[in-house]
Amino acid sequence: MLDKVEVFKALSDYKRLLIIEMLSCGKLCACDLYAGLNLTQPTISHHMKILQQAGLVKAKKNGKWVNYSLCKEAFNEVCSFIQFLSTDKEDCICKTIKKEICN
Amino acid sequence: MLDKVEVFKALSDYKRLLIIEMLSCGKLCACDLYAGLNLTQPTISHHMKILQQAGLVKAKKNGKWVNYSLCKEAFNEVCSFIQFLSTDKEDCICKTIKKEICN
DNA sequence: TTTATATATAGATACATTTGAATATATCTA
DNA sequence: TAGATATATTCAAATGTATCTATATATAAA
Repeated sequence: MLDKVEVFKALSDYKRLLIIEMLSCGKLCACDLYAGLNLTQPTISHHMKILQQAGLVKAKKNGKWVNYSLCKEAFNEVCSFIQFLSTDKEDCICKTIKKEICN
Repeated sequence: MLDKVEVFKALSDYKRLLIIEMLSCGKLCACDLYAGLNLTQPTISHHMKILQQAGLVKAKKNGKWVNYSLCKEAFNEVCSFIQFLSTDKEDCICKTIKKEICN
């Protein structure tokens, strides 16, 4: 299960959203990402680490290169979580709170 | 249209995720939120401002109180965005990049 | 083995964020 | 009007983040 706070932190940077979009139609290596991002190599490396640790991107070493690709299931999980979070539930914590306030 | 980076920043704090869950089944005023969160009043006020500015929560003043509620449409928009972002598209920027790399 | 290339790590700097204490503002009630 | 209550704002401290330069590591090519 994804750490949702970590995932949203990973998503809350414009450059990382661009990286995700760049990976949305296949694999790319880090050096390919330079083409679309105005960042140095260590900065991209740093962003890729954050995306991997959050579970949004996977890396596969291929000789000298590293191929990055999206974990599609992770994005589905984030979507489900947002819907779950924002939807009324039977056992929602807010019901406990309201009860405490009323008693 | 929501600023997605701002939205993800708003979502990338555990206390704010709790606040959203608390609001998921109706309205609450800030003072109700103290019951479930171990934070001071100014800190909650600060979090509510961030959630509002991101477009996730709306506030309606009711005399001495402020009633906060979720903007359900905003959560749907975030979900759609995540799916769009992580899905292969005809005119994806990664296609332009790959073209540039190959030429 | 030497050199070139792809990526990662360390360290530094600038800036942003979370939080709380103190204070201000707005509204209700006596 | 005076006091009480709900919320917002200001300021400061501690911590976190994005970015760069310099350097290290790993692999491929000559």
